[in-house]
Amino acid sequence: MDGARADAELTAGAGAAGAGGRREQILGAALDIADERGLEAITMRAVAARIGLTAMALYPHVKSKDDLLDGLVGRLLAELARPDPAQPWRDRLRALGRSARELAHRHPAVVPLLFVRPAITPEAVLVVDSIYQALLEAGVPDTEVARVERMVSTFVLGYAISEMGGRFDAGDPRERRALLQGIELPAHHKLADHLEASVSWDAEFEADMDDLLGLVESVASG
Amino acid sequence: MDGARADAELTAGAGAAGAGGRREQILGAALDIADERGLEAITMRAVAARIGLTAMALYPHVKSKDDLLDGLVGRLLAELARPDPAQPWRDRLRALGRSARELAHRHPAVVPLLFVRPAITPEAVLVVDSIYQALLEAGVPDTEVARVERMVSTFVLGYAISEMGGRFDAGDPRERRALLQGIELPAHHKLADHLEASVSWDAEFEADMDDLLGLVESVASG
DNA sequence: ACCTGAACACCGTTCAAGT
DNA sequence: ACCTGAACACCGTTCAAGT
Repeated sequence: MDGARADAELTAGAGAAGAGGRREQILGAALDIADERGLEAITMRAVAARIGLTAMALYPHVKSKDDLLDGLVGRLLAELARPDPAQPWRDRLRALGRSARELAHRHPAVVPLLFVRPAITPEAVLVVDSIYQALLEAGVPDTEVARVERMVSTFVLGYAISEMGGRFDAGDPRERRALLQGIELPAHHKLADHLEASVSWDAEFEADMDDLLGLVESVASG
Repeated sequence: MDGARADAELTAGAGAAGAGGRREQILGAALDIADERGLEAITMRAVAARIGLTAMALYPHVKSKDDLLDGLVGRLLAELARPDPAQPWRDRLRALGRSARELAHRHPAVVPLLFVRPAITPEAVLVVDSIYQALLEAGVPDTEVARVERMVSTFVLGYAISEMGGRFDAGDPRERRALLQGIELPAHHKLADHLEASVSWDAEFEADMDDLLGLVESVASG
């Protein structure tokens, strides 16, 4: 029914590389709104208003709001920096991880969609392929490459989302202490000094990547 | 304003261990609805109807819909099996991981909330403390325990959500092939035989846990 | 082909009113 | 104290109508 138009938009988008096209304009407006006011500020009416249209004028270019959100994850993945094939595999994986994290910093409200919506788009598979290449070069056995790719990307994405979403934050120290009073937390008690210190998420991510690359190597060497 | 009542509910809930109380009943209804019809079927009106009330009757017991959702993640965490302290640290971490994954299987629609909403509740901190204990016993340096805990729980949670949310699924092979035609995917091509095979998520999770425990050990030994 | 306006069946939440 | 009914300001989406 609307397959013809959707296909036309898809091929046009692929050809023009993100330029022109109402659909691109719509996705851009939705991304801007989410960056400014959060995910739930993405409303058909709000998106339309931002480009001077009425909500119902979006439907020829976007099958539904769900389709719009799927288009948004496509945009995100296209923003991911593709690693330079000349670099050694270790640097490529690290660059990819950093790029994902930078993406989350630019679009904190939208990245969680990457975890919740399946991404079988060409952009997504291109990223996966470059990770496969790096893992093969590292010496990961053919039978293990897909598993290790899922492991690495799950962690990197999860870290970026957790960091930006506040899952790593301890909350206000005062009410935290009040809430936990009377609960036995032996390990917290033992580690109290270190848990009070503030954390550099930059440094922690780099340390995690070190460990993760070590894990890749250990899988590679059997 | 409503702090008095909220506090009363909290202490009552802690004392009665999940039994009785309108708030518990409301959270139970919401969880049932999400299990049966998905996260967005959780509606103030729907939750109220399930326990024979009108939507506005929920507000004395639940500050807002957001508060209801936060209460829901509390319920989830309370369902997580606490590991037996008599077991060796390795078994405890593995049991915790399996338990998180089983939780995701029971409540696939709700687990993503664990990643998106901060969990500073007593239940959450109890889980974290048991992970700290295991890591300390493994010999992870005090300065590294918190980082490694975040790494492990980020991966385990991310895996469970990805598995149940379909992020790991390749999609229909026919349309996948159609969509990817003409794109250069050298590593996919090289791995074609292994990528066609169907994956056991049970087995993959166990293999991932093996690698993760190896990582913990390597951090422990310095 | 693309867009508009009105309308439908919903939302979360507030407020006055009941008991 | 707890609940109801009506109402407000929104949603996504459909449909008939315009050009």
